[in-house]
Amino acid sequence: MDIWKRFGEKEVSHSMAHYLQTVASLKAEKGHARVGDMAERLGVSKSGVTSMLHSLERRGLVTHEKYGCVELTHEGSGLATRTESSRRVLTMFLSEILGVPEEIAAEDACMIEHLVSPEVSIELLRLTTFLRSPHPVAAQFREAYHASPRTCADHAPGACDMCGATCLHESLVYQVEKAGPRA
Amino acid sequence: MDIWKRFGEKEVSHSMAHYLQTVASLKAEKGHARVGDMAERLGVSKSGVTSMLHSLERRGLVTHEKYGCVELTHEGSGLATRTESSRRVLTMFLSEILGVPEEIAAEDACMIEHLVSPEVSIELLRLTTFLRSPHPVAAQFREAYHASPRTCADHAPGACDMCGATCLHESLVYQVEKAGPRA
DNA sequence: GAGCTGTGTTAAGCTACCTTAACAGTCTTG
DNA sequence: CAAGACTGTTAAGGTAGCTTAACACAGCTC
Repeated sequence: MDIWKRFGEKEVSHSMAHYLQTVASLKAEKGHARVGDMAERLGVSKSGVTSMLHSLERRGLVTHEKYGCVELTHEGSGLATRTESSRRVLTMFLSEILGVPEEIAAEDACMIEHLVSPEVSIELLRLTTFLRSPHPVAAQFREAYHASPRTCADHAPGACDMCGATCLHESLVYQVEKAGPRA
Repeated sequence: MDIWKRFGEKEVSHSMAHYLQTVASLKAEKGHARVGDMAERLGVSKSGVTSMLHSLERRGLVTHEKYGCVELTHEGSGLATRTESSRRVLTMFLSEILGVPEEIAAEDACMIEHLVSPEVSIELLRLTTFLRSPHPVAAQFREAYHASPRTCADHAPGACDMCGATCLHESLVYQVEKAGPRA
């Protein structure tokens, strides 16, 4: 129990995951990752980067000598790769299968990439791969799904075993309408 | 850009979302929500609850008089409902469609419920409803998907347009294997 | 090689979220 | 209605993750 408290016990926080990914992409692009580049890319101050690097070093995810370049450890590199993979799978699923607008898909994927368990990522990848495949059932799905109803409004009472006291669809749609058009 | 920074700008944090849900469920079960009950249910100290209630009050999500019961405002109640709906949809999707073990589904849903946009929740609900429905295509899907390959290992090189430099499946599976069996 | 420029670090301070310890208010009970 | 038992609040302190300001170091340039 108290599952919700495990949020703070994740191997990396949202920030950490992004720092690691930034190191990885800078290394890939420029051959090295420096504090200033990280700060610029992350949109934080250089001192913020320095202090986060201390935390990451304490956790054994990076190595960093004063005034030197930043390197990912084996573990840090693994985490960066996994987070990156998770985000790619999520983005693909959200935009191509669910058909959510690109920008929302990208944002949601970014928010949850580090929180989704690898087990779920794997299954999400499998589902996405399958539904995008030329498999006849997948092709049929794409057609039928496109034509399927967007609400459960037409369900007879009790026909929907998913909605509880309040209709899930209505409760969610209400939120979107209230929020109005996105920036 | 700097999408990742919006994490801290969400309308509610993970903690706040759970405090709100706790108020809602205590009200539903007992007719009132008190600090002690919240502390017990959330697994935090009573002083922690008191101080969070101040934050929530400042944001206009609850009302609370000294030594009194806690009430959700209209906005707070809406947020609690939406988070709850989001979690239910996620849990259903993860366990019934993706086939992830109950416990993992519950945990992942709990971690991301407050971060998933309503747009995505709506589409997730739609997909889940469709794939669980008696619609012939949905039935075919369940069979075909069950038999579909779990890896992209058998893909010819370049056949998979999802994997980039590293195979997504391999990178994710590696993480699960490394982690070993769950507690 | 002295000084300027740019890069990086330290220091101090802020918010969020938690803790324990001590105090205050409420309620029950004899 | 007073004593004791709950219940709830305040105070002080800790970690994470940021900020700005001030300082340290590195590398040119002349």
